Amino acid sequence: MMRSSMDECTREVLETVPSVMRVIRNELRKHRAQELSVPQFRTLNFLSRNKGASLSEVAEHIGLTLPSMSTLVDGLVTRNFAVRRTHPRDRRRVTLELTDRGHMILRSARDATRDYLAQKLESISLEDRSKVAESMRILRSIFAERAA
Amino acid sequence: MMRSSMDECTREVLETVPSVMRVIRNELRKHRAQELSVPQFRTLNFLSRNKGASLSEVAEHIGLTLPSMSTLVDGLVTRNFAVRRTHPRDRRRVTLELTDRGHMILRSARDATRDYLAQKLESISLEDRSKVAESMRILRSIFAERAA
DNA sequence: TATTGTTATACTCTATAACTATA
DNA sequence: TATAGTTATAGAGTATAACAATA
Repeated sequence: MMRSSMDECTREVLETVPSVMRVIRNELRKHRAQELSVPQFRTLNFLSRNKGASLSEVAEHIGLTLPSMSTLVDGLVTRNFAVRRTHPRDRRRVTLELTDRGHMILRSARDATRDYLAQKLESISLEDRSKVAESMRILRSIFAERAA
Repeated sequence: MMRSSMDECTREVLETVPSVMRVIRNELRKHRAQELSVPQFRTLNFLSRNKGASLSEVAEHIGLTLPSMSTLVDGLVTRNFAVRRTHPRDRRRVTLELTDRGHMILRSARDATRDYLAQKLESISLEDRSKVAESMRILRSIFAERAA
């Protein structure tokens, strides 16, 4: 009984998450103007809410290794979406911050993707939407990224 | 009111799905014995339930282009997880089928990943689990892959 | 001609290993 | 020595374009 509800849930998650993920990725990619990969998008998003975060902090939250995140950030800095600064007290650390342009790009990528998702979600009931939103919160509480 | 429930839902989906996706991918990768990428895993899964599917059918379901799927399948065939056959009536078509080894690999990858997910899901209530499972079904009904 | 699939090629993302700079 | 980050290098995954075979 417990067992079967568990199996059902894992099966559904394994089936659905990759599928939705691909849709999100493709949608983001369509709006080529922004030129953002999903992890870049998430990084901008994180930085917009965590101004001055260090590279390690971002890497941990997004779930990338430090070298990978360093490279990813390169791409953001090169295109002037973010700036690297040296931490005032610990000169080993890098603090990251969005530029105005970064904020704009984030907003437009987010809007485009949200619009698309919102359009998809319009076909389900209000009740189902709140169910989905709640389930997302539940999942996030379990799968929140920790140190790799 | 409608609007805000929509925004909340899209925000949650955009935040959560990539995060859970990364956990799944990393988990699958940990069990290196299987050497399966997420799309390969999904492909084996699809073929186990759709014996004799054509390359196009699989590509459409997984959400890859035909060339990409062709390459992916190469990897499965080379390692003897699947076989390519020619369709008896239309020699342009390829029909795909798992080998015994493919079934075994799929089962062991699935078990390992399921066990991991199941362990994670143990920390939430039975009620929450069924909520999550239902939400997955709802999302799948909206995001089911169609022709690219 | 239209359809199904493959091959050629290139690019993005990511990891591990080795390194630099600061603490 | 330990920590924060970067650079070098390599491999996986995917796309687009060009091609081959069959209908």
